[in-house]
Amino acid sequence: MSTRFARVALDHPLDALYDYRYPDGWPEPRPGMLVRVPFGRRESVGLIVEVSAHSEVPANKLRDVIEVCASCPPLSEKWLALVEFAADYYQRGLGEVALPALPQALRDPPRWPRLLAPEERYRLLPAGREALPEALPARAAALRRLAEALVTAGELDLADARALHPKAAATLESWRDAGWVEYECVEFGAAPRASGQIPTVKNTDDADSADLSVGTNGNVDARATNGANGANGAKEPVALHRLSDEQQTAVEAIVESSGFAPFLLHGVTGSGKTEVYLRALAARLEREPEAQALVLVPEINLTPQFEAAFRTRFAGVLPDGAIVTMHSGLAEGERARHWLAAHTGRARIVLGTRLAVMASLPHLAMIVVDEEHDPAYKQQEGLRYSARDLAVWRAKQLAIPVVLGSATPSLESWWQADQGRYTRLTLSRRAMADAVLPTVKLIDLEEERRRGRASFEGLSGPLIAAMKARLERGEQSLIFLNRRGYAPTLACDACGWVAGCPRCSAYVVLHKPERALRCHHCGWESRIPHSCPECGNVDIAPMGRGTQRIEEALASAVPGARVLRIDADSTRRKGSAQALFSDVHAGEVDILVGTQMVAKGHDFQRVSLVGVLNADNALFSHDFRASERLFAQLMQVSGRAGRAGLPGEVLVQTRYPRHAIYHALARHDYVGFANSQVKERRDAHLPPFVYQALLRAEGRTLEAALAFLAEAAAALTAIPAASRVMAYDAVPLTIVKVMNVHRAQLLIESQSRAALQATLHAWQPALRALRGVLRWNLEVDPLDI
DNA sequence: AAACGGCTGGGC
DNA sequence: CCCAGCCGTTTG
Repeated sequence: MSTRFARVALDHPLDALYDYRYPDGWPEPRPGMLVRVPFGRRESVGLIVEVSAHSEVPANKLRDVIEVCASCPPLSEKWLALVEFAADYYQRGLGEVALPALPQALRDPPRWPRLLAPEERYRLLPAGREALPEALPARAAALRRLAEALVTAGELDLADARALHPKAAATLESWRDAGWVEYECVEFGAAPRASGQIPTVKNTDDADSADLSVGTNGNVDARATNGANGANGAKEPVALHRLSDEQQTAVEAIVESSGFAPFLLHGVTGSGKTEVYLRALAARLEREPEAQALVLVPEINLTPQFEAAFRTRFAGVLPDGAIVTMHSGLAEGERARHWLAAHTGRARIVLGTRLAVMASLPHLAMIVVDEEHDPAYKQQEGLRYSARDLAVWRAKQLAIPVVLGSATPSLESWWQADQGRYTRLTLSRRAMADAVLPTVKLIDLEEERRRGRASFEGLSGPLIAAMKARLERGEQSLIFLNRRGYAPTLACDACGWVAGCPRCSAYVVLHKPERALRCHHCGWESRIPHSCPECGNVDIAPMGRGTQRIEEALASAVPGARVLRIDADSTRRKGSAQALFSDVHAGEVDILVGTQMVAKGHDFQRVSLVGVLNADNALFSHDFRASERLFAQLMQVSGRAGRAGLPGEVLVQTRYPRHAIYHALARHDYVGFANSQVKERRDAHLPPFVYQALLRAEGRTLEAALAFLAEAAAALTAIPAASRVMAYDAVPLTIVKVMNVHRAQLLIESQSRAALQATLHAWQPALRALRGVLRWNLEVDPLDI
């Protein structure tokens, strides 16, 4: 047999494939296989993209593949086409896109033989949780690492344990003898244990009896999962309410679609979009016994809620282990197992955040993107992809339905629906019989002040009164303020000094619990000074208000209320967000204060009042997407009120009560708002009516960054396709300096996506030839400009 | 990206 | 004359 050559993509910013001799007698080489190859003086893991009988590379340069990953089925042609598209569209090397999309275990050759092997793990027992922290000598660092990992995660994979401590196996066995841990060995693909409070309904025997005939025949099917709970009678049966006509229509449209079928499911908050997803998925997954579905949610905090709903609904219908999650919060071992479950077809539903859009799903039959407008779907570093856009691309590639759901669709998707490219499905009413949309009232802060009405720490009289009324009725209030920390600045009255970050061109934020000034851009921290470092004045004062300050103010403004703050600071520790949210659900909280983290998707049953502070900031932003984002955010947070039949009320404090955004909000008029925005965008030649890309440069000085961009702009003139592309002047970013690096950007745009793409492809080599700048990157379809 | 090699210039 | 630091090249 003549030698064959593997053309391999490597995780380097090199837009080239490398040829290697593939040894005879090994498993048949195929595209999609992972290989270990020599690369220069190093070794690297790469992905076979092509197999060929010839190579253009001179024989003396060719080297052999060192090892092939034979235990894991190769990635499919379709998956390779996906990463090729993403690499091409977002202007990156193929390997740079493909390899980071894989779990770490696949990029680690020592772990290859055991990828699909049974998993051995140790689970911490209550006795161990008590005893372990005390029992270890302080100097035994490796032992302590092991114990810490075990206490944090509750369980530990033997392979992971070995990485922490060379004699992990023996140590864990001795802990097992002591009754601190238990051992279990799980076949690959067997049921993962549910974590946290996620209700699992274990019932494989009963699977046949479950009625999953959903969707097309009225509401008789509405009790689908109840039957499945039979053997486990202790579990509460899931009460499936009747679908509304609108929901029914939506489900039917999705279920009966064929081929590539993009849907924009526009449903007001609380209208039961999740129910539509569940029914459509159920119908599809039942019809095709191998079919897989991908469900994307914008942020990690929403996965437990969705996972619970999906597990409950599909209990007994899909086998255990058929639903897996995929997000950055998973431990490495878990991530690999879930990924492999999807890749081998064992997982039928993958539920995850944007990174899950890259999952290998050989039998993918339907995609759902919940809250499709959410900016979190756009990756903001590395490969700056839009998970929503890639989801639509995948659906098109595979000729399957994709459902984009939102109460406030992105203008991009709305416009697609306007043009008839997406099918619009509308849910205009709340699903629960007695739930209506909340009333929205504007509190005019100017008028409050003019009339001399009492307010306290930025909380107006009417808002405080409304919270007190909720407290008396035993209902919950939610205060939304998109600014974390205690106060956004610390300033000196006497000389005008404002505390700034030494490394960034930004003010530092006062954090009271940590007693620190902190830069939200680079993480720099310092103690809070007692006097002004410029003039010595001791009366320096926090200016403005963040969530911490409001939390503090609420304690005295609404006496007796149990106040909980949820923001990036209070949820820093892994799993703590989950714990805080369950406190809210359990009714252990009267007033919830939070940033956008509390605005998204959560189904708070007892919240009947939403207060919005400080929304005005975004009204006069220079970013043309600011009003779209603000409106979506306000609609989302308003939607937290009155979901379970309590009459909901939203109070928005503002200095501009006549602003069009607030009027649209008060009327719950997304459609009117969106249509006027679309018109504005069209008139102003903004997306979605033009396609944009952004070249960002970072330099030691702003001048260096701007000079680079100027040269880059000059290089455009040599590119033919650029005649249909318009380049703006290079400008410094709003926050010019971060971590002592100066940043500037150059926006280019075109009416033609093809012309923009062609320009970018031709531009890259020219950019690489330029120098004198630390770093640069290209972003296609940027959200923040 | 990362490692290597060739060149330059400061220090002894 | 030596070697650190910079830059450009190579990696199959």
